[in-house]
Amino acid sequence: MNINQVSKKLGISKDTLRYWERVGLLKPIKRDVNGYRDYSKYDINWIFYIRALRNAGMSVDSLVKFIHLYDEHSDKEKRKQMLIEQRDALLKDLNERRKTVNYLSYKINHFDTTLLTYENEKLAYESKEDIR
Amino acid sequence: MNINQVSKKLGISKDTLRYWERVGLLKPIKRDVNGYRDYSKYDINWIFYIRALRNAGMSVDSLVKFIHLYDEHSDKEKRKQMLIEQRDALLKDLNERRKTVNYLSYKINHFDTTLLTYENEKLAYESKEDIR
DNA sequence: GCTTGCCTTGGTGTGCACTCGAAGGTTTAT
DNA sequence: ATAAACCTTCGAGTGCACACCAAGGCAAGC
Repeated sequence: MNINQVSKKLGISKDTLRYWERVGLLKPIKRDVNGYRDYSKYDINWIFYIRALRNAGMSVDSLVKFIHLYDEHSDKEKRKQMLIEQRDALLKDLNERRKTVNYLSYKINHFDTTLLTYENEKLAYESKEDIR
Repeated sequence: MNINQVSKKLGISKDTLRYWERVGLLKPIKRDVNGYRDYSKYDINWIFYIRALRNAGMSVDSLVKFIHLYDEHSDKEKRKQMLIEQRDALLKDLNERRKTVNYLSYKINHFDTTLLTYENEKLAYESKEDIR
């Protein structure tokens, strides 16, 4: 699969695909006889994975570092542990965002009442429960 | 409250506070006799609100646009509707991120099995249910 | 009255993550 | 055989969101 097809399949620009490869998010892609990139299905899977993590807000730099560390460890359990840590970090961010959504919901529900004090805004924001 | 106090109270740099005001995220802050900014508690609340939305990933530009639209409408119901739309947009993003977390969880749970095909990766990613 | 420590504006610099342009090579169609 | 439509690399440009000066003003303490 050439770069144009991958670009369309995954919705990532060709420039970005080349950029990701250059900075080390992708291992060097195999080339065909003309020197054109020829992506394997494993490459596609990997790019899919990278895209998910980029969309979730992980920086390119920290992803590169993660990949290097991940590759250094042939220890299976260690690798699994790294995935778990990565997942938990995203989960933490998720909860931060949930706070903001709850805060907005609080504002909506109290829209007709008077202006909130700073302390109440803070409480609404920090609130653990989901508000609908 | 002066800029230094607000900066410390909310954990936002003084430069950022001035920048937000300059681009229109904040209405012009009242000045004291020396020309120094003097933030009211309403300003603080507003900044708290802006910070929450910035942390949730809304761009400065789209926030500025939102504020202008919001101000244009004296119609209360319309304003409330805008807040709801804003909340729902964040909720949508939240669900995208949840997908990524689920996807990672799936990878962790299937860590010991063979490599996933692209279709299975995609399915794992799109999965609606929470996986632990 | 001079230093210290705030604040002000205006302009420039920075880091990230692309994004684009130029120059050139290969295959396909006319 | 010439144009169109791909691809390549390399280097430079872009947009966002600040971050960092420099130059200068005000107020308090010594």
